[in-house]
Amino acid sequence: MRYQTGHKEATRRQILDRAAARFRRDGIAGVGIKSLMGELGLTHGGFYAHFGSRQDLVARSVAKAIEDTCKTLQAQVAQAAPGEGLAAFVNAYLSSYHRDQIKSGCAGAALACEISRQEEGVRQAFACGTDRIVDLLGEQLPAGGSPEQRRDRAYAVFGALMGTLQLARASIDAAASDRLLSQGRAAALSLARLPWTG
Amino acid sequence: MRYQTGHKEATRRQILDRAAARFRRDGIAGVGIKSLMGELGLTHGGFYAHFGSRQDLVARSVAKAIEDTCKTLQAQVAQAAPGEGLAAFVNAYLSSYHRDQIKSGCAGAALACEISRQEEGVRQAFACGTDRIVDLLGEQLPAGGSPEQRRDRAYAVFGALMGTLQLARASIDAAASDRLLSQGRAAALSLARLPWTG
DNA sequence: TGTACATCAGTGAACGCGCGTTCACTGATGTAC
DNA sequence: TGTACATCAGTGAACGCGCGTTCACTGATGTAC
Repeated sequence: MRYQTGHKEATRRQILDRAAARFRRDGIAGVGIKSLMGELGLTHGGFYAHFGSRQDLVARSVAKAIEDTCKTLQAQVAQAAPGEGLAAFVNAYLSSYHRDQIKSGCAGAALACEISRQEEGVRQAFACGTDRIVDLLGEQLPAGGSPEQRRDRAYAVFGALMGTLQLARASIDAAASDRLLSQGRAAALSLARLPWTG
Repeated sequence: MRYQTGHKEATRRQILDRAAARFRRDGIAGVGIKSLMGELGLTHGGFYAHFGSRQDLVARSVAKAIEDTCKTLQAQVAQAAPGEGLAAFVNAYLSSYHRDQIKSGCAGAALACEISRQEEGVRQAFACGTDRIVDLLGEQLPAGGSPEQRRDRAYAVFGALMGTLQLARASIDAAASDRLLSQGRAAALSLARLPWTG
């Protein structure tokens, strides 16, 4: 054979990785197949040997992007000292690095507005990944509260992180954007550490 | 003249209103000029008598959308009983109506992900509108704190509202989405009512 | 009063372009004999 | 060892289509004389 064993699978993975990055950076509607394949030194025709359609790629890329997000956050938390998981999560999420690296960052913050316009499969993949991220965040919350309370709290904190990161990215004023991040970190921690009621 | 005085200006306003709604519902990349003009019973060629380019329309529509958002929220707050402005803001923002009516809803929640990809003019218009919304929200916060603290707090609350609304819109599970809203309202109020420090 | 002309919001064909998708083809390698 | 053929990841021309934009034109009305 012209190509080594696993070559095609490796190409497929490259396309998926690149698409997951590009969709986050340029939006789901902003990435064409020709441009995507071109970045990998390939021509557009070969795409259909790897994916059934562009829509198929979108669904798999969103799933991949949100899975990667989850893994990255898991790694951040794992590196933290005991009891510092929450701060590690929040600081990593609302960091200037995360703000500036959209293409490798949280798929939620990069794509949330577009997800509600996507078909069932994409939304399902997104919801599934979000659930895992929120579970991870829930585990970092202070002890106490019922499972439902912890889950609700984790969703609220995640929503706050996502919204704040988007505002920081949209900002045209660098100082204001930095301030949004630092104040957002403080607010998210306060919210996460509110006493459990009931 | 074939058309009454003000006819052209009225058409222009209709295009702008429709565009502001469509961009929110379908995304900035998801609205074509032909489709937009067609909805108003016009043909695409006439568009350029009203706007210099599609990009020009985008900038003006985003500005319009965020201004409308600001006015709507102002009206919600104005209707509230004294001291209930904060609750009115939060309840209106994280309502099932707002979740379901993207096209007339907050431009931030509908477009934030796309704003960071837009050119300077669009981002400036967005930032300006967001500032006004956050000012309004800041006025509803409990008394106390420095102007900077109040502003920071208002931004954090607004980020939380925006992120939570996006999560509620992305959700495929109606009950989970409703729960996100109600828990998000409680969380936003808690965050807004945190004691002022320092 | 009627005729000729000016006005101008809107029309729709045409432009070049890029899109997603298809498909006959290429060409380097492995296998059969 | 050499020759013929199979394999298959990737190529690139071609398809129909919709995009943003331009521009000569339409046709209802107002104005001039």
